[in-house]
Amino acid sequence: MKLNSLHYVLLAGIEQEPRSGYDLTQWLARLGQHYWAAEHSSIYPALQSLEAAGLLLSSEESGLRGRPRKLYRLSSQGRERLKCWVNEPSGLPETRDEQLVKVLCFDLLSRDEIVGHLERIRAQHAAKLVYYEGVMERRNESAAAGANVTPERLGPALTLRRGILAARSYVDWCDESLALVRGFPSQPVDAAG
Amino acid sequence: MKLNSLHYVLLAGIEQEPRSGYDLTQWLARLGQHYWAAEHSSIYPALQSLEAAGLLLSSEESGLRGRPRKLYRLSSQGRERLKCWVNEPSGLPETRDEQLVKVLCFDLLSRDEIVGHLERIRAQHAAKLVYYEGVMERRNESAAAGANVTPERLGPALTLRRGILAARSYVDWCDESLALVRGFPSQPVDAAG
DNA sequence: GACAACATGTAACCAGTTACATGATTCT
DNA sequence: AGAATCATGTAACTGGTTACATGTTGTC
Repeated sequence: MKLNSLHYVLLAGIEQEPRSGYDLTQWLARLGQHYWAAEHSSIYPALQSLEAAGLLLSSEESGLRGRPRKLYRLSSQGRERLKCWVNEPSGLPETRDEQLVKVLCFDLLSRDEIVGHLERIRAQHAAKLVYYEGVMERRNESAAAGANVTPERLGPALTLRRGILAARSYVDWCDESLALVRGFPSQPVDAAG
Repeated sequence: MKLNSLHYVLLAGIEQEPRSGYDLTQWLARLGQHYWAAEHSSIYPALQSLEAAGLLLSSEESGLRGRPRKLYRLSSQGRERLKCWVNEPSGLPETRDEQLVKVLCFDLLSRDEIVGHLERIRAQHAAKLVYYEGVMERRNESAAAGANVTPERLGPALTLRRGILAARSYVDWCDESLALVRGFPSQPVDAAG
């Protein structure tokens, strides 16, 4: 069976710990937005095909609350496939940033409108930064608390760190741009011949 | 007619200067990868529908070389639609970063394999950084050279600057991660119980 | 004459979203 | 009884890619 990127994302999530479709959905929404986004409606069918291909094993867990959940774990084949894929090189990230397309058109707006936009963009990325930093702080605390908890693994630590640096970089760009634009006169000036 | 994001990307590109489908393809590939990627096969049909909707006007230009090109410019309606869209808020960027998914699985690899990966990732982003910095330098030079060239517009300057900061941030993360991983022993250590 | 660069387009396919649909358990 | 949360799934649609297809002009 031919696997696409989403399949590998799910194998990667399950490799960290056995997870259900619901868990994977939450995990991606909370910690994966800066490298992979997916809705539950694409996740469930993908899990089914991974199980059919023998790369995942599932077990019904009658959860404490809500309806029983299907908990997936990797089969040895699944782990092999994942490991093999991880060792291949990949291309550059692909980003769809509608906000930046609008930035490209800032010359159509007034200075005040531009400032408004940049402030809103800054707030969004700053919120993400605060969130990620909170996650990292909590992880560091529980790691320091004792060796009884699973020791922090390298992969999740690096990707979280990447999320923090990415958000910080975006906030910095907003600040720099705001400083530039605020130095402009209030109304756009026509090119004085 | 209902427009999607790609339509607005194209309107934005054409607003900067009249462009053909080929121009837009090149422009996005060279300067737009960090906020919007698109193949020519999605661009040409989108241009056709924009023209049919009266948002673009086209003229046949018998180019100096190659077959004649269809040069598009904005109609007043097109400009209106674009301006209106630009002033609406957008959501956060969406990124698909297969490399980071692999980073997530670094615990499956040996230290040397991890170092190899990080060095390759670093090289890719460093190359992009050098390229963008070159573009910016050339722009600054021609801006300084004389007022005969069109004065640099805010939008393109800010998006290019964003590309530089994004690439730099990724390179920094690679360096930080490499420093961390190089501090580890050569073979992964089992948890000493 | 072959190849590279310029230039535009179509068709088949794939991956994803939005919206729809269902069901269990707990809390108020 | 109703709402919130947990949990899983399907169907219709959208937006995109890969591969196919074509034609011109200039260069080796």
